[in-house]
Amino acid sequence: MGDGPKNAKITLSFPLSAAPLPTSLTSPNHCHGSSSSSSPSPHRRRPSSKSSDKGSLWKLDATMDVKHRPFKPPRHDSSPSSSPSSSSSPMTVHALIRKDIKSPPPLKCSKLSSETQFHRSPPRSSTGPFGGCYARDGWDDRHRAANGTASPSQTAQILFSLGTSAYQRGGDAERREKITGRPSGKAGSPHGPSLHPPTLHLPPPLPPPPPPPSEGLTAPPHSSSYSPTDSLKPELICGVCHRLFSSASSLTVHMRLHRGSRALCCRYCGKVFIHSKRLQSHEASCRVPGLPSNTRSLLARIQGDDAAGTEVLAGDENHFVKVVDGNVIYFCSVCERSYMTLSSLKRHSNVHSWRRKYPCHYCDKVFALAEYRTKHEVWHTGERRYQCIFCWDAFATYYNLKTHQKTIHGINPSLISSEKTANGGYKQKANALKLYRLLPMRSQKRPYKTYSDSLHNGLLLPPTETPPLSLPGLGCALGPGDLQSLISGAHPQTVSSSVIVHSNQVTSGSEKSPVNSPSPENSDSQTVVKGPSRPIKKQRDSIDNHRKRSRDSSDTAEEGSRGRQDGETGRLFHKSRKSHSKSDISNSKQLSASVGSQVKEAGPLCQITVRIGEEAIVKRSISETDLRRDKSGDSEEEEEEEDLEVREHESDHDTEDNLWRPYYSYKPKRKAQAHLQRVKSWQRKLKYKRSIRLKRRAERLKNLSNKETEKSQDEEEDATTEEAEKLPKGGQGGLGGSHSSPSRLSRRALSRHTCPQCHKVCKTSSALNRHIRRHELSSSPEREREDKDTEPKTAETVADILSRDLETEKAELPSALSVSVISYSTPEERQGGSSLFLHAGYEEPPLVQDLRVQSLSRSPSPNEQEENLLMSSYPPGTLPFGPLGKVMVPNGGDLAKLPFYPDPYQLLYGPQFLAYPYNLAALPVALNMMAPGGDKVEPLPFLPAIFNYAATAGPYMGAAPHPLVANPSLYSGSSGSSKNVL
DNA sequence: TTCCGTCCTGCCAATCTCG
DNA sequence: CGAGATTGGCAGGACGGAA
Repeated sequence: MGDGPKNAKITLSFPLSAAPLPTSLTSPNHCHGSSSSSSPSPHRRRPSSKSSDKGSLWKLDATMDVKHRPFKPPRHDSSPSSSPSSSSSPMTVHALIRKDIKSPPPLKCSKLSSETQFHRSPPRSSTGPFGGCYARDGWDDRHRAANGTASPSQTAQILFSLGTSAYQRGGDAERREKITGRPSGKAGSPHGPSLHPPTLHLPPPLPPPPPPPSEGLTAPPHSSSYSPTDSLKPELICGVCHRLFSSASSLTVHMRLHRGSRALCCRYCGKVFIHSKRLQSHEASCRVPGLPSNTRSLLARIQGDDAAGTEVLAGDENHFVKVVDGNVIYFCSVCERSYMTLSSLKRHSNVHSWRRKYPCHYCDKVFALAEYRTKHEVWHTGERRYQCIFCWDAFATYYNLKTHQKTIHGINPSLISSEKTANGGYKQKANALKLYRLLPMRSQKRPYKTYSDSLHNGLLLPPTETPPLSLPGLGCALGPGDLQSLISGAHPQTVSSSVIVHSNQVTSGSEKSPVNSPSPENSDSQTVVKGPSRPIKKQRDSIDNHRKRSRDSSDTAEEGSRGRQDGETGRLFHKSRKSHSKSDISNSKQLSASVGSQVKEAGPLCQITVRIGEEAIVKRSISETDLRRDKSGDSEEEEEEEDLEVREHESDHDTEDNLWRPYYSYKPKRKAQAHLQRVKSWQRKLKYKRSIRLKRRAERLKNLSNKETEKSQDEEEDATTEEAEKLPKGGQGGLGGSHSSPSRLSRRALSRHTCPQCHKVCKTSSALNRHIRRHELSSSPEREREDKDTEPKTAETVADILSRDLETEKAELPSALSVSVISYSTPEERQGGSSLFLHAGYEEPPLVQDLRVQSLSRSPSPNEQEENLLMSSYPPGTLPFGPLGKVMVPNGGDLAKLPFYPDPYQLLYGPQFLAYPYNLAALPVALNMMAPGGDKVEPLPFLPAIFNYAATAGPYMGAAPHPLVANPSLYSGSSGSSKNVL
């Protein structure tokens, strides 16, 4: 356990003298009153320094100290605040003090505090019209309000307002109270959120407790010790020795005396002293058993702020719990972030502790969160899981999908996007409609680590005993010190980066060789992971499972190194990739095998036939597995079957895998020109391979009957080729063993671009410009108004689009996309053809049991044809499958779990046209979510209100099934009036 | 300006541990 | 066996670096 981040706090305390006090500090107006304008969400949103004094030094300081992003461990390096020489903090301190004394902590001024201290807390947005609307029930109620009867716009407003007001205004005391635990009655008290000491110090590393800011300056303004200053100009008090000065300059000079002196920090609360005796006496009285030092200090500060209405519960060394009005808030003891859930906090805590490390299996990055790695690895695998339901194109990231749908299909995903919670989390909209499919992960899901696992493999060692970090790429164990140096942007003592990059990997492949000779630790860990030392599992944890887990790309560094081991000596990145790719394929085989076995049992949910003109007809079976949440239990049979398939995974890749393999595109990422040159030789090799592959494909086109077999071959080839193709980008470092990121890291900015407002340092001018723009936006008084206007505009847009499309539709009908989706809840239904389907075609009626995508407006590209051919290999037959009806139950149904293919509502009327370009407004009708005829359009029970068809509460608000559903005869088989046909 | 990788956090499901 | 803990995936926006 290293020394805490002493210097961080010290730095913040003393630099004060480095700069003259901002004149604004003395101005009573440096901050808005609590009742003044709302402030932007402190979280995520650009801190909106909307106050009139936005340009004030004091504010500048505030922003200097805290970036808009409250906590960015990995970027400490670039953060001015992390710089030991930072002089911003002191000013901040003064500002806070002054604010503390002069006025209630106005939100605007509390940016510092809100971000540093409780920024995580729910409230993140600026004060909205709903300022006190949550008072009654707290967050849950807020969410309910947002999800429940509130209209979309209301919801948006609510959401927007959720985060804005907290901490920010005295008028929002109630909300603030919930968040910060401060009693509302103290809105005007000096104990504003901004007063929290956290604003004065950086996230201390691990224990020992971070030295809080210097005694005076850093002491919580609310603390009694500070009361004497009420009548004094706070900025004229030395925070270290409490001496008073008649002028700021005098104080500045005085502070220099403290500079350089090594502050003494209380081991328990982090309080800083300049006299050792004082420290000793303080520590003697400070130590209180039961709570971790960090926690204690935090508690002291927080409780000091407003003990009333809050109850602090004991936590552990990593966190403490605070109950505010019945709402439990978890605080990280290190960085003081607040979390609504313990799991979130614990997940976050690893950023500090690096108790676990998640190395990328393809490069040498190590992540603090498994998810980071997972997302990162997608880059390596090229897996595309986000599939557009309109064109079936798959994308690697949600962002890409969204962009695609916006640009190609004219859909604004924001209309259907899920809601973000005030605390930055995600909460699915009750009526959310997914316009995409999330395909199952190609690689098998990683097994949950057992506690024992972690202990055994040495990854759970506490930071203090941080074992030499096994750096897969380095092939050697690094000591803590090395680790620090490797943590990108990490403050040497805070170790809060959430990603570690082994920059030295980038240089050359030869350096990577060590990878191949795994460190002893790696070996050990590997052994551990694979087997014997693993704790005894339940019986059901059969050897098969063990094997499976061992195979699985693991979460541990060992496993990562193992993956690289595959790549073995001197192997270049692409080889490593290839190796992985193989394992990946194996994994996919496993999965597909398992899927296949499921399909064998249950059969596909439905089949899809994609017809592109007359040139290609592709059929695809959609398994229920990726649509349903509750998969069938793991029967022994399944396990055995899976095991068998696993054993044969190297040779059986065809039949089972075919079911879903085509979902994934192995298109390589675009290569940079330079990279292309680099891999010229590689391309030459590829050329040859490609020619062969093309020949084979051509043959396949002629011989569809053999496509099953050939597809597997193609897959293999693709895998190989694509790996190579990806090499340029992923393998640029690949030659050195890393992907592009390392290369990015290796490029050091030639110059630094510092934000004049917050002193943030950006590496590029564009980044700086963007950053500054955020400042401007956030400071613009129009910002909020604009934000508020967004929702109505959106609604208008939908309406406009709808009307416009209605006009254009007639002329463009031929280009309509014909889509029919038919799903069955039961085999009987399948027989009968009951279904929900979307049919926007104009041709023959959709084939029952098929989904057809007919686009006559364009011919498929060769690649599409190829893909389609692959898909066409899917078994055409209909197979049994389980019911999904439960998902669709209007009453009590969980809309959040609504699959893309909603339940097999009966087809109440005929296929609907979905005009191209598709528009969201038309979708409900096309999806049969809307009653096509009648005087007024009514949504079917599951129609999300977001389409503006129904301003009333959605069907899932406890309403009875829609009449159309209850009594389909109402429509008497009408195919829908032209009125509603788009 | 755009693309892309990373970060973040509420929510949830799957899994594991423990009594 | 069930309750609670742990783990990790997902959503979707924020952000910054690089092209």
